[in-house]
Amino acid sequence: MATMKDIAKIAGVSLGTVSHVLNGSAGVREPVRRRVLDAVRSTGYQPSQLARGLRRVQTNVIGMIIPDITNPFFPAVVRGAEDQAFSHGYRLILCNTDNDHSKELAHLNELRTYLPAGLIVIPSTFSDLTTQAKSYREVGTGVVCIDRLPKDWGGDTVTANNQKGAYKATQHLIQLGHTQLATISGPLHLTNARERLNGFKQAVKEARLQIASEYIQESTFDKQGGVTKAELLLRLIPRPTAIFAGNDMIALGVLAAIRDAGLRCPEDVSVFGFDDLELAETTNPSLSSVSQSGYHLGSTAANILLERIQGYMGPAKHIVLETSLKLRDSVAPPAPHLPIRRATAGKHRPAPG
Amino acid sequence: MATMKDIAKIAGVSLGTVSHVLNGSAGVREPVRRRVLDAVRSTGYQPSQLARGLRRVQTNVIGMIIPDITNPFFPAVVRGAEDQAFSHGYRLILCNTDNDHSKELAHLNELRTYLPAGLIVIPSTFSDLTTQAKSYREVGTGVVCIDRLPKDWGGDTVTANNQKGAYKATQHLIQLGHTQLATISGPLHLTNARERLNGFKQAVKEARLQIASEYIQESTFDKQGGVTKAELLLRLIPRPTAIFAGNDMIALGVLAAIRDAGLRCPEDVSVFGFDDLELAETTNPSLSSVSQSGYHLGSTAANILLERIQGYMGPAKHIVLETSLKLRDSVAPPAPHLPIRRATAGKHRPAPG
DNA sequence: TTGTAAGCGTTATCAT
DNA sequence: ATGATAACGCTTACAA
Repeated sequence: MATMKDIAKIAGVSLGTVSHVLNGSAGVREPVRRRVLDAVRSTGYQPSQLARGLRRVQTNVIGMIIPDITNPFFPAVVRGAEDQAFSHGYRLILCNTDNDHSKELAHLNELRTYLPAGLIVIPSTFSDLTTQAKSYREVGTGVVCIDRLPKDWGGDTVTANNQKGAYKATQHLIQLGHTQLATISGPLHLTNARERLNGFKQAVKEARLQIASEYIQESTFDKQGGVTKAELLLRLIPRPTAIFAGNDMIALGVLAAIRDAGLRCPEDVSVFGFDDLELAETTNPSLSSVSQSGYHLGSTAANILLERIQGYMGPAKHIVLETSLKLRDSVAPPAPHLPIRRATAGKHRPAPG
Repeated sequence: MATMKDIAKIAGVSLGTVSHVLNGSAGVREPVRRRVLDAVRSTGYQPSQLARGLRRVQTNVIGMIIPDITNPFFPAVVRGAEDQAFSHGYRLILCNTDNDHSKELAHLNELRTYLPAGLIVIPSTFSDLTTQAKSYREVGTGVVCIDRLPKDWGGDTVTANNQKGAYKATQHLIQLGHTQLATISGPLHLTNARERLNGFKQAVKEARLQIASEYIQESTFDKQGGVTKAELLLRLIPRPTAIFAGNDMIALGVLAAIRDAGLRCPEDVSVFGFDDLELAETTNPSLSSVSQSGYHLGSTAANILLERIQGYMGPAKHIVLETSLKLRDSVAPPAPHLPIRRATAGKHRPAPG
């Protein structure tokens, strides 16, 4: 592989001059400039990012730490970040934490030795990111936190408007005539899960509906959790006529549980998801969902980082991306032939099965 | 950030000694060793991967080049590679090419300047990887090619047994009684698409069925392609009673087209996919598919790389992963009340719509 | 405008 | 067994 020394020799100039034309760090006379550039082209020379980074105390890599690329919501986030980073000359080192904060810590510690230009992090459960990020910022490396936030996080953030999204979805169910609502939230130690639950509660409250506590369940953000909690909800009397799921994976589980209970969606129970994953339109029935753009989440984060890299020293930015409702077949008005009474009215039809 | 110099000073030894205890590159007396290790722990020292890589002419990063992380088959591949790499001390730099060979080339050229320990590549369409990889191998960097192969590729490979998988799926359809088969393959310039088509043809031939050429369609590997080609197939007379799709995304499109044509799956048309994506079990009806493990594909590739890194100089390895059939609701025997005649027998029921 | 040389944090060679 | 030192490929004062 050709090095700068080779270029210097071929072009008949010094090392410094080559560097100057490559970085525009000093004026170089046109004929000399041309000779250098010709040598670069003829050899296919590419500067060693390693040597450059070591010297500049900053590489062109951006570290990206996420829980699990296999989770269907994250690839779009990664892609958004990569596109934005790539088009500005930065590359991505990808790390999965499996929501394990010790694995996150290990990544954080090692990543630093690559002198990355910045970090984009979807914090793991019980993340200690706040402490760690301090040592990054001390050396001027930006860290932006996305999707969900660790305790006491003071830095840049990009998140979806989870509360409003959940609020709008719940409101929609209520407007359809549902009064017997239920929800299965994600793990409540995650900020996004909490915000979504808050949105649900807000809509319920505004509509002056009474929701007994059994109708609010907490789950992991996956299908199995959705199945388990939905089975529970479907056995309640009166049975909920609409379930708002904390994300689409939970909603998938709800759909399965409804089918397994011999019920129909949306005729017996409406289901609303969150994320609007690709699979939402291929489920049976297709899933109504609160749509958020993972791609935009990632690209916005990369953008903030680029601003920081270019010297922005202002206060932390907190960007909140709006969501929209994607209405599909999994929601419908409650069955009209069943008079809905207050939850306190007790049984009004036998439990299924 | 603490450097080796700091450790040396704290432990009261020379730089070389610190390096020796850290790398075990020479015997160091226990008390000295202990002093160094203590200094490392107390400072939280981590060696600069940049400096180390520059000196060793090899970093602990593995470059991974894929078409698009957003394609639902690839995240598992990346995860498999990452897990295997990570547990051996290697990190992943992820690059998306969008199947654009010039973007692939750019990544290939720049990645080299990071002195990666190896490369895992899912080649883009019309990839020139074969040429590029040569320059990597010259400096001893392994390149393993997975999923599909570029022209004249001579290096290590990990692929699924595409032909056999497609063969088994088609055979299964035939055993159910289908004789009016059709297929929508992926782009035939991709080796995996070609192999799957070959498997389909092999099964057809063995069963001595006649398939007119209109029943074999080529598509892109996505849903829209599946819709378009399926619409075409469903208008043929006689209409195929079973469609083998080149992958699950195409199959998704086929499912949609069947529904839009007012037909039912599997009653009117059976559908078989390939890949067994997660979404295969949530479609309506759930999708039968040839299951291949993306995770295994990635981890096997990383393994080969690790062997090469550890000095294996033997001939190129060609690992072929077996597939299995995942049978779900989208396939059934052909409708019994319709006597099946030879394709050459002409119309035997009016075209739909 | 161009050249010289120090130094980034390691590893590896060679003394001691 | 340990220490001194050159070198990896580049950037950046500073000198010319």
